[in-house]
Amino acid sequence: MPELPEVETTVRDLKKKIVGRIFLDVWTDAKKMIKKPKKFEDFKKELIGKEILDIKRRGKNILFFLSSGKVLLIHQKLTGHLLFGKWKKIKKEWVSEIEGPLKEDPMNKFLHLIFFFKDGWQLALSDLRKFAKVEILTKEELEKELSKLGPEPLEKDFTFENFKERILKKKKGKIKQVLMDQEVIAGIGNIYSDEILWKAKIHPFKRVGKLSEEELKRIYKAMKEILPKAIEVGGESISDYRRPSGERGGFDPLRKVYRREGEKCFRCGAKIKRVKLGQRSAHFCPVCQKL
DNA sequence: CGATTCCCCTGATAGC
DNA sequence: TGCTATCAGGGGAATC
Repeated sequence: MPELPEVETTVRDLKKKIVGRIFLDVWTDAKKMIKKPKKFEDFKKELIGKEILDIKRRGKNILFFLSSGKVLLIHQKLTGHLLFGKWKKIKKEWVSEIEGPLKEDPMNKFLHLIFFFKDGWQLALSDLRKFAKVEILTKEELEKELSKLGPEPLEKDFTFENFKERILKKKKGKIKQVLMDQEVIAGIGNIYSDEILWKAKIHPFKRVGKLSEEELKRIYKAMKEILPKAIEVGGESISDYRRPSGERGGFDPLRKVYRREGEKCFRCGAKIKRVKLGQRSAHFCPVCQKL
């Protein structure tokens, strides 16, 4: 599932490929994903003939800056991921003309939105669950939409003091939920919150207000280590996420707890537990991460 | 207002 | 074999 490291990987990979390209056409079979403009014809009009000037990440959002002055925003949600290549429709199915991972991975046959560029290349949104959000916004609308997001955890000026101050605003909250709260810090989801808390040896249900200064420091440090490491290896690919080339990310061998229920903790050998936390699941070591 | 629940969606998997 | 029920989950809306 694309979180900060996956979105960052996508943006970095795409930056080399699509800046300067001009939209020729757009296809979709999932109009519901396109939230703005509501009418697909209007959405198309906003893109055709426009050039991509730049691409950036903010939290888990991908932002394409267009020559019209507007911005194409894509949030991949759970199973969305952007792929760069060339596809042809053969018997109702899009088939990659590019050899390699794009062609072989059955996960990438769920293309529901394709941007066609003037030079023949394409950018496709693969999204098994069709939860992704796609919209075109003016700079003002974008500003408003992103204004609620918390700071970027990897910004150099996001110090421990900033981190502590933001986290403690939710002092009754459970630390895992607070880490995943996009208004507190932007970009962390289920996988990396589990990984950060395992590394910091903190129980996911621990109330923020009960964390000691030292424990907060461990979480901050783990966050600042795990996220860049995950970016370095191109994100995780335990389920749906792929890089724009179709390649899998390299984080899976580094994964310590997420989806390792019943397996041994790499630190102490105890069995990793999975418990429900709201609508999500939390994975942790019951021995290393005491409440 | 804050906390919780529902809902969007569909492939994989388990149970019968 | 084939049907049905359950699960995964980001985030926004609805509800308690």
